[in-house]
Amino acid sequence: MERKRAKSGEIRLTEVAKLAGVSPITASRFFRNPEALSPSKRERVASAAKELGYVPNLAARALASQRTEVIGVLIPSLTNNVFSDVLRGIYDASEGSRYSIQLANTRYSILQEEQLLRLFQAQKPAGLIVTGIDQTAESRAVLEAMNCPMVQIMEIGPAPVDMMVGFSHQDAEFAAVSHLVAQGFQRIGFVGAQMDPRMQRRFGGYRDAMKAAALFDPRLIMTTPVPTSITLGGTLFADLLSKAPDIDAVSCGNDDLALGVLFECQRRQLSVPEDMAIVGFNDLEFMASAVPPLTSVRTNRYEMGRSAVTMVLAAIAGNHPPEPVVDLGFQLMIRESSSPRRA
Amino acid sequence: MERKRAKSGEIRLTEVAKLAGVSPITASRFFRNPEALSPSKRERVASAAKELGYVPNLAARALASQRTEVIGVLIPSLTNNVFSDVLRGIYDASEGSRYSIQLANTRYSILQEEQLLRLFQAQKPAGLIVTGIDQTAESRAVLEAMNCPMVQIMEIGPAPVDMMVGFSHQDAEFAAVSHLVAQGFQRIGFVGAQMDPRMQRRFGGYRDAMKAAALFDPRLIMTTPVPTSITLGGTLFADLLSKAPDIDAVSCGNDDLALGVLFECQRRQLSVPEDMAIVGFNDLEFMASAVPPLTSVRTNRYEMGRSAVTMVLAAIAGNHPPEPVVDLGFQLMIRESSSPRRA
DNA sequence: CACGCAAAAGGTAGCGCTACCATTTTTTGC
DNA sequence: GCAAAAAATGGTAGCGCTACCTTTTGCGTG
Repeated sequence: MERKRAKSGEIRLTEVAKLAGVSPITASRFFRNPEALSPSKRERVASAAKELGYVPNLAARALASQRTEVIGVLIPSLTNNVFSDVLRGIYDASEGSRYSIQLANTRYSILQEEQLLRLFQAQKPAGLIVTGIDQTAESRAVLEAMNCPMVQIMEIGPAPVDMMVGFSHQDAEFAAVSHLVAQGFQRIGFVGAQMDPRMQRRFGGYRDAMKAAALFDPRLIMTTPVPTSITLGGTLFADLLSKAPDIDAVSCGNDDLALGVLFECQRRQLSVPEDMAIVGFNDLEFMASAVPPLTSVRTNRYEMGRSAVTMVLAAIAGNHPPEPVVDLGFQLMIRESSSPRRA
Repeated sequence: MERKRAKSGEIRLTEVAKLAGVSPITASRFFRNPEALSPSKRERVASAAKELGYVPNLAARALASQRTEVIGVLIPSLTNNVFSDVLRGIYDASEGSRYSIQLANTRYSILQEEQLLRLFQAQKPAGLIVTGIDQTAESRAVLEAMNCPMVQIMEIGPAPVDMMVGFSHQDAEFAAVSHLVAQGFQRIGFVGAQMDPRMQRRFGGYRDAMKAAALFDPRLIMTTPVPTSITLGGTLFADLLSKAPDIDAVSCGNDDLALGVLFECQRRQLSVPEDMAIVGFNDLEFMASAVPPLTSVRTNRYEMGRSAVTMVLAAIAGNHPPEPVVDLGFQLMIRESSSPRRA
């Protein structure tokens, strides 16, 4: 009668403990570290919990223990296939650990990122995985204040907040364009969309490679801030052709654009690679099965997700890796679409 | 000196209240319902919170208030483009509401789904969005016990746990195959992968349409439980051709397979649609830009995500929709790949 | 100017769990 | 066989916030 607050009506740990004939704290231990109990009590608590259908209250647990078993993941897009591979690696690596993944989507917005970071901060995750190295000063301050293991993925750079795993987009694109140069192509165009920092750095690789070969010409460049798509690849390529009809190859900022370019070539009866060589970036699954197969830069996205989680888990367990920055590199996958130019 | 437990060292609401010169409960109200404060106190609390860099403790809030502001989302795959559109709709619709999305990935595993549901149950989400209508009895029991608004998406069926928004995969595939029949194709193959329940129902639509036209022949069918991919589409199509060389059209269980089939046709110098008609399912972005453009069944995935969130939010606010099952339908996008057969 | 009423603000007591000891029981070594 | 060490178990007191209720304040009215 004197109850001040309506009970939730759900089974609590105390009820389980009572049925099992142990103290609440023993029951609590059962859920966190069953080995600490004697086999008989362990058995009793297990069956009591099952009988009552006990579901632990995570909020209470988090409040009392001052921590959670959540790893926060911040990525800029769910639509982009690149991230789905990373996520697969993340989910696979977290499987079997007690940690669950909390995913948030910044939609390429730096402000959204700040906001989501603050939300994560309020949740006190055990670890954090964030995309890229271009956080705002504000975001970086939040990250540093969060005091949990953290990995920046997709890129590598000089000043990790904590850890990093990625590769150099600039070097990768440099390698792709240098390959085209080595194959004998001269008027090599660049098609780019969604000019986020990673795409910018890829463009930097293109620019450097072209300058190194004394082939750089701003008229060969066609970019847009619009989000990437296959259709857009065709459009940009068409625009590029009208600006520079003499191009003999195109380096695409990503594979979607490359496929769009291929379709546009088919529409215009341009044969690939005889009339137009194509290289992409990321080596998504369709690149190898396209006709002709398309050259691309393979990036180790799945492995990136896996490593990030592994590093976070190790750090949570107290084993911070000795080398905080891991370069996963890339592989140039040379296929028919960049076969040497017949002289 | 008598402290039993180390304080977390973080700013608490009490500190903010003290600095603002109000009681803790008033400060609490500021964060939940600022309008309830007089303008002067509102101002004072706001600046105190800012000055101290206060971050609310969500665990404590959830424990005290017995609820969270999280909508749980359970999907079977992050790799499949179909779901990324749904997710985009979900994120867009939740934007601006106070609710945040907690995403979990079942990886097409029913057991994983059960486990994740139990995790959600422990978190007491304010609402839930789950994929499909094929939950285990166990999962369904958990769903029913959760006592929060819930939408099943992607399909519609007779017995919603709470609400549903989707369309009939069987009817959609029936329409696609009937279209091929109407165009004059007779030996229409079916290529399917990842034979989950949704794919099974699509196959049912194919079977019914073929039987209705007296064209059904089990030799025209090529399916595999292997996860879907573009490459796989080519492989399955090649297998199908060796089993039934006389086919004149293929209906593909999804668009990735359809693109794989197109590439395989290009490799074999089969012209589409003259030698081989192709239809896909979902109408992903690349279908319209392929050469030739590929016919597909457009499914309203983005809208599905949006509607699901809208319905959950309405239900949380107490306005359960009068009609719990929403059929978003589909549109047959007829393109060149299924142009009428020349007699 | 007292009165009533609504709006604003505050006091108190948990929400369900676990940290931190203290205590009891069991095992081990000689 | 006994002391010492180790393992298992229990009691108490919060974690930081909000629900519930009470008290105070502001303001129009007879």
